[in-house]
Amino acid sequence: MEEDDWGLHAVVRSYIAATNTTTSIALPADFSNQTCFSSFTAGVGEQSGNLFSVSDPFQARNAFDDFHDLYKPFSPKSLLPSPVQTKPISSISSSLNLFVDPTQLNQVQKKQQQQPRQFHGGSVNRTNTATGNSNTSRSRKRKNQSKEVRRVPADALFSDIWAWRKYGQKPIRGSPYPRGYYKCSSSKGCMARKQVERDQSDPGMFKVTYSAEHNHPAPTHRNSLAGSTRQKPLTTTETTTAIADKASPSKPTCAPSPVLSMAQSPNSESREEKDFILEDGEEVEFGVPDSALNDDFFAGLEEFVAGLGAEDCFTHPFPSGSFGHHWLTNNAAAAAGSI
DNA sequence: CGTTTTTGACCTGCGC
DNA sequence: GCGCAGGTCAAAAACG
Repeated sequence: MEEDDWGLHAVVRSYIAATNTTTSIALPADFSNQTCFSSFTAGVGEQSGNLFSVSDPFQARNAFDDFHDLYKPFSPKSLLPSPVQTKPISSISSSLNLFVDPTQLNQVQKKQQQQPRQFHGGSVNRTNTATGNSNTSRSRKRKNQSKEVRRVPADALFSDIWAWRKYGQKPIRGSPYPRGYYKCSSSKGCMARKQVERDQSDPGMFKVTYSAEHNHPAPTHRNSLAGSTRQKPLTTTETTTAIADKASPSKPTCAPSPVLSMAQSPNSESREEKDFILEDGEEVEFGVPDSALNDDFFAGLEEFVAGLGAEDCFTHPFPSGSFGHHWLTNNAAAAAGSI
């Protein structure tokens, strides 16, 4: 079956390529608060440290230090705009505030500048009934659609604060890698979508295209964990699943994301949305509670990292209950599913 | 039971 | 108008 061959091998190829090319990925200097930490762990979960090249146990610590330095500035007390942010970002994309490719961005912007955001899709009939969208006609696709394209490292794919549900995957002409389609699953009426596609030129990077905005605050917890760690028998889809599993910290190899723990911690119930303002005045929702960013948080984090020791620290399971690894699991699996 | 992923089918936009 | 490619739907299966 061509499709199977295409999809399966594309997945395999892409994954292999990623593991071979991302071994030296370092924490990007502009990691956002939501992304950097889980990338710290998600990448670990995916490759047992490969993404961070933790051949030297100290690098784990260094990675943490980097993270700490990078993360702190996003604390509400000292929030600074991401230095690499090349354009005002919307609340959708702020959760993945990194590695903006100006070229790609410009291309998209040129194409869709000043155009109203619209949605589009397959069947109008199905859409109107299935989504309950009162907008009688789903908007056209590829036309007048506002998008924002970002390039993110593989590990950052797993660190989105939003809950995404994969609703499709398509082979893309000219690209050896399939493109995954994701919807925001935090709110039923939310039209936010993102597409994840491995970058041809740099398989270690992914192109994430955001469209539409979330019409709700950042989630404080996931609605459900069911299905988030889906595992299938070794069939034609096994590779995809296996990749997802590799990326999934729910398997006993990885540490979950503290960022996610923020969302699921008891305190998260009372957390408040934070609208941060960039230098240009653009408001950015970070959706991270103050409490999650204080020194205690980092102290606990340091303890965690230190406790992992010189052994392959990332193979140690996380103390259950400390972090919301399920969420990361889901995001990792979801993201990897499109890899 | 509620949620997710997978995947084939369907629909639409776009280029010719 | 036609064909292609992209984007979405929704049923089925899996998971906690």
